Amino acid sequence: MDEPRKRSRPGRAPAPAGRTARPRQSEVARLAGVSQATVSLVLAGKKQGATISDETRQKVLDAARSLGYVPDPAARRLAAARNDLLGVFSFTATFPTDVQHSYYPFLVGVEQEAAARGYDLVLFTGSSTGGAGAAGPDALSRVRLADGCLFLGRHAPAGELRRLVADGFPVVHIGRRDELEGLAWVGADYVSASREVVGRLAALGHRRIVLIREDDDAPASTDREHGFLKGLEAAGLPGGPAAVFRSAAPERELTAERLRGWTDDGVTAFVAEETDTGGAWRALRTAVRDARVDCPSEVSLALLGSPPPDLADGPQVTGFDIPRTRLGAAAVRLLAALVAGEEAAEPLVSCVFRAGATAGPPPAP
Amino acid sequence: MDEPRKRSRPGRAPAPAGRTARPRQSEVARLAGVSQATVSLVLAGKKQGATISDETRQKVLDAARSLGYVPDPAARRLAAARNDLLGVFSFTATFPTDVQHSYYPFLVGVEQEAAARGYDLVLFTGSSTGGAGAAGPDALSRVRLADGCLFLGRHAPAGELRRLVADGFPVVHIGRRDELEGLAWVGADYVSASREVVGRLAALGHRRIVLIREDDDAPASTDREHGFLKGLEAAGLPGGPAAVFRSAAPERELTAERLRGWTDDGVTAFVAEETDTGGAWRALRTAVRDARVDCPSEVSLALLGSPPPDLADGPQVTGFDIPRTRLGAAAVRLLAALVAGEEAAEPLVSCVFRAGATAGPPPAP
DNA sequence: AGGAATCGTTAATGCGTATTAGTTATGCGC
DNA sequence: GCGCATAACTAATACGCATTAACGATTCCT
Repeated sequence: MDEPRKRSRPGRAPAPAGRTARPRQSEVARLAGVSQATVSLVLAGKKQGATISDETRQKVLDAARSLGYVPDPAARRLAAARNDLLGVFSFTATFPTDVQHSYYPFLVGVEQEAAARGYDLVLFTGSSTGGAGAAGPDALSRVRLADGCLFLGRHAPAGELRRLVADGFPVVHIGRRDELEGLAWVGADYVSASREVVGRLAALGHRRIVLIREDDDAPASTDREHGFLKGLEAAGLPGGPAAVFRSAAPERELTAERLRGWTDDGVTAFVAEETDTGGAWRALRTAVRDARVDCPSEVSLALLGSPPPDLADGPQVTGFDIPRTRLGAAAVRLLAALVAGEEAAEPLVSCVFRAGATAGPPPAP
Repeated sequence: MDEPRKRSRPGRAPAPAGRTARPRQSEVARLAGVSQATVSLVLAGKKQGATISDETRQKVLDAARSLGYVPDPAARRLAAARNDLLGVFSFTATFPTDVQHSYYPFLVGVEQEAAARGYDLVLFTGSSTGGAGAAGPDALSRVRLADGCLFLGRHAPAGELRRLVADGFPVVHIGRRDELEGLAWVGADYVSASREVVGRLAALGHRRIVLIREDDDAPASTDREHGFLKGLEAAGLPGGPAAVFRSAAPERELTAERLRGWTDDGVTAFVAEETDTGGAWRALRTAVRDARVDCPSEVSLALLGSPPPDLADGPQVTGFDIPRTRLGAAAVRLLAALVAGEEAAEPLVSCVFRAGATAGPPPAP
């Protein structure tokens, strides 16, 4: 005879008054007249260990239903040595006051893919405030509570990241990040996308195309230039340093005069890289307007990415879209693979060409 | 002598190659030369059981840090403790493809407040896709992994919610929801806000004001009407059924004629309730336009909420803003209190009056 | 000086479930 | 009728952590 149900282990926080204890497998077992293990086996429902008689199975199922049994996820996860949690860590707030600055598009994909794979997400509210985790050197160590973790933005401290990677903790970075040996990441395929844009322009009849880029060397910039040059080459067009202009105020500013010079010289199309400020694109638009050349009848313009929000109105810009949602999903897929101990897959996600209205055939000579 | 680390319990999924398992308290203990219990005591950090020497405490902390120890949430939870995780559950996708339909404004507040209190967030990717969780009767049971859970939207199945509440699991619903006995919730104080709007109109000199509402009885509608009537009463203005118009197409539609009837009868201001469709406000604007009365010179208009996004341009509408971000924060505060076993606090968050330009003094008689 | 009170730590136990190694029934062949 | 495989369960154990009773070592008191 065992004590009824009054289990009041001392020291245990007193259960909130009036709280009906949830039924456990052991209670289902008692009601069904079998052992707890049997209940577990039946409820696991695996077709594999089918060594349970139909009669017993039914008794257990009935008992479980009548008691309203629900498994305790904590216990389940503890016993299974996994918790079906994927972390999401962004150095800045994940939900900044301004949606524009948020990772929302990524999160859409992350949530979808995570849900599809049965994972829940842990948002580490790190960094932003020093709440309880403070900003110690082990600030990132809480992420280990998940089975693996996604990092957004390039602000994650390299040292800590390296540590996680070295420990074999599954980590995926959204955005190219290959200076960190062994870090898995997913990124947009700027090379191919840029190359395609050039290809489209060439197909329209353009023979001389110039890339306007800013004067820094982020991977995103380098990739685009690389793709641009490959595109020229593939189309049999003149490449070389003359096809690329690094604008740098004030010495090498993109002025209307300079633009005129190019068009007079036979250049019929311009391509600008996308950056977070949209600097190159802004400069290009301004120069075109000041030079009083019409787009797209006199010059064609294309942007290697999407225009900044404040320039988003007006006719659609020829260029490509970065599939952030798909990137988020790809990141989760990759992370799930790492968690499962598989090898990393293809990290590049292709961008989608956007025809737009700022490019057309070159003017007749 | 115990086996080194090769713990390969049969049946357990083999750890991914090369992956160092997360450190456990027992490993921290070994490194620090103490027992697992001591580690637990030290890491619990309770000032209460201060029966640990500073020297030992330091050894343990160092060991934990150097191993990157992080407690297993499932184990913690199982041992009837807390794990500093708050759940966020929305029946629809938390990050829908369209930001407009998302809970973003709430999440901003939720994240801020959670971070400030040292909680991380678990996003339960429920329902939306049938991924792994399917739609069983225990769909909500996963939330029990967290210390408590926030529910967004009124789609959370009442049965499951009731179950969680009955079991004493801390739950907070964002948005009024008092048909469910014992469910904690936070909501906007529509009564006070509506009352204030009426007060402002009265202060401007309006003596007859009519409320245009839709024909349903959601709490949000009832609250607004209640506040509206209280406002009239406080200002000593005529209330009663005549002051409220339930528009219901087609029998009782809000037509220009009807509007004219009111203005001819001395009504100088109209107030519409906000709904998700914005129906009442749309009808009111249309009627005013068709009746060719000018706003605000001839009639004053106010909206008990914010205009729908597609009507957001033009002059600002007199009314009030629902402080979604603050609501999110308030929800977290309440949830934290419940988790701590305290009693629920004030669930209402006040709205902010928005002066706008659609209301002014009544025309001279 | 002998016993009590105190301090610092550890051994032991439980949380609820999954898994596996038994342990009984039952049926079978010879 | 006696092993022996098979079926149907159950006992035992581990998961990682929190909690507490118990214990050895000091220090304190009278």
